[in-house]
Amino acid sequence: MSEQKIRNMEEFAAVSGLSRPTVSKYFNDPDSVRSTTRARIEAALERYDFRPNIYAVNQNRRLTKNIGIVVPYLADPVFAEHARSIEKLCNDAGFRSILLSSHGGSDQERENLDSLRALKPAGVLLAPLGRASDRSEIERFCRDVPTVLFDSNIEGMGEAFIGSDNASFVNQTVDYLCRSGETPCFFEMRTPANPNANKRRIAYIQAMERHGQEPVVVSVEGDGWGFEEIGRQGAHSAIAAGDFKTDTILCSNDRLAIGVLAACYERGLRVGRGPGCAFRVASHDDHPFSRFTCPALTTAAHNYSAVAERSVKTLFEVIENGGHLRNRTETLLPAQLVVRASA
Amino acid sequence: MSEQKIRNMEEFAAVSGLSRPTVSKYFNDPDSVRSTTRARIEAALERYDFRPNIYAVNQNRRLTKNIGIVVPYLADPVFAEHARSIEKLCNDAGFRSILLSSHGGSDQERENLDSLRALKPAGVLLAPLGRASDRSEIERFCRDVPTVLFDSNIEGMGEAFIGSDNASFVNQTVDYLCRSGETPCFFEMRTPANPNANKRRIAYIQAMERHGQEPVVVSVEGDGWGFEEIGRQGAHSAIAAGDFKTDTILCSNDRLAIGVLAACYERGLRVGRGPGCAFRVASHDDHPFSRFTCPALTTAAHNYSAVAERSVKTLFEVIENGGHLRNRTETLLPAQLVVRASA
DNA sequence: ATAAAATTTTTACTCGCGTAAAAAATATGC
DNA sequence: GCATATTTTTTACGCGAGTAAAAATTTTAT
Repeated sequence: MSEQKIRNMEEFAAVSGLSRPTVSKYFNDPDSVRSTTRARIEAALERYDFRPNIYAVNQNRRLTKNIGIVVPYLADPVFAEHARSIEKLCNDAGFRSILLSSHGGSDQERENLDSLRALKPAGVLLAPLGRASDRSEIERFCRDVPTVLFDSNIEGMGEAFIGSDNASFVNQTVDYLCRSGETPCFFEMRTPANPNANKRRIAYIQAMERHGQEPVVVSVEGDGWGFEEIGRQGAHSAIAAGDFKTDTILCSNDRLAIGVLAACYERGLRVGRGPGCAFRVASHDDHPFSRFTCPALTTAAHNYSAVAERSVKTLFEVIENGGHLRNRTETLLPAQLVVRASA
Repeated sequence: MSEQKIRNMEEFAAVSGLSRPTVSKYFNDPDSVRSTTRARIEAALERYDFRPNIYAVNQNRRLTKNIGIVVPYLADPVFAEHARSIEKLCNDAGFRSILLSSHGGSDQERENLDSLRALKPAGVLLAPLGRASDRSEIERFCRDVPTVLFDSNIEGMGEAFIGSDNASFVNQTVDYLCRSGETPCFFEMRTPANPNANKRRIAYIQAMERHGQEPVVVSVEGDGWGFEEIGRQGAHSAIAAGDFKTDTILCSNDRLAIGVLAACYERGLRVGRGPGCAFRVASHDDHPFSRFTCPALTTAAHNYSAVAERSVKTLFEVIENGGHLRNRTETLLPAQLVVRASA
């Protein structure tokens, strides 16, 4: 890091005593040059910090070394967690990752895709909004850019889908709740943004039937991504109306459950397994904070790292395969039950 | 959106019946061309969706229309919230924003700056890690790239700093707690990652002295960004050891408080103002979930939107001013007390 | 209608790098 | 030590746009 500033690869090649094409070759693949010349370049890199102009580099490449990551709502720690794992894997593989949040709105999702298209990414990992997504826009995007969907599936779009196995989530919680106490009532939003929510409801009903029990589904109104508040208000009215036929509430996701816990607390109702508890509450996702709710939340955990690894691995396969896979695969990863104090 | 694909500006100029330089002029400033030609271009844009290749556009520009946003830990909803507000303002102003998280580590922070430097952003909004930051690296970065710091200050770095007024946060909580019950003990990490934590401790001690009260500071061990768990374990031992001399705990930040609430719950200690409560707990930040803790957390709220607005506004001034301001300013925005059930 | 002003076109060069082809230099095997 | 294989250099063009200067055109004002 000394001497005068290097302005471009030409100058850098000069100070390292090589020709520009050789240096260019090095930056595209350090192992493609003889080890002695590689050493000379790396020695020069120590003295003059030079990096190829990424705009000039990307101008010619049909595909860049960029990978786009789109999540529906980054302020939701579940997605922050997903994004973090994925980002790390991409960076380790030598890609630059570009993280975009749709902030819960389809306008923003559309803008994100638009903006990504302009970046000519090698591939995109997309967790769509779900119900609110502009399907035709996503379809158009997937035609142009190698895309792998994760977290929430949209039938037939993208080269593959990697997500959690909602049936596995729900079966584990339902089984556990049934064998350890009263049968669970299912608590959800009536019009969930995310398609996983529907899958979970269906899985709940099936699981209850398998247990020979009557399913009870409590659906509450509410729009947007303020799930905690929706859960809190919904729980207040459901409890007041006596909608929960048993003492056990299985929430569609942890954020709703956090709202339910708040409502119970506000009503002076104790939650947990012990005597003196009015309700047991369990849920799905293993939200980063569910360890710290009062009481700590029993939930079915995403295998965050497995989802990230499979998603990234699949995207790399797509990229190596020229942007397309022979047939679209759907990978569903099982959940792991985490029993805590709430149920 | 019909007809054949346009490959570059030359072709687009042809189909709109104009010359390339004129079209180029339009894209740099739509108002710089005669309104009739502007209309012709925009009509063509409807038919053939064309966008100038951003790599070619940025290759020559010394500065791009990119703005970098760096936060220390995106999985922390407080930063997710900050990032969201800032991102929106930048996008609305016609910039592309690039959001990067340092994931709590200085290596990643260094990499982020490195990666941003390569993107030649018009400006960067940086919330540094704080204690863990590589100061000399940040200094070097700020020399090269117009940078405004936010959230946590590093003496003298960047063109300006915009953050929250920690004294205002703490004065409001301390005043409120003192006038409504026993005086608060201050609960914090011994070696906080974030410099705001130190300012808050100091402000606490001064506030207590102003009230003529003996300050009690309980500092707990713990490293990293798992504040909730650090708070939980720390609270367990502090309570067991009788470190809290009064029944009121003022936490340095909400995430610690969430841990304290969990510990109290686990010990069967009721938190709140009412009779039968063992502790009152209050805190700072207004974490998006503090509304939903049990009990809901009394806290001093960041003015998220004001921080975002001032930061972005300041950065724009820096940019318009050629990357530097005459003298570095520090803007501290006051907090707003939010009284909930916990204290 | 005409001169002056504003805008657009033409032409040509630049930016920094990828990349292809042929020539030159260097390394490797026997 | 020599033929062969490998690597590097030389040369040259392309990518997609910004931009400058001069020429041509259109608009506006008088």
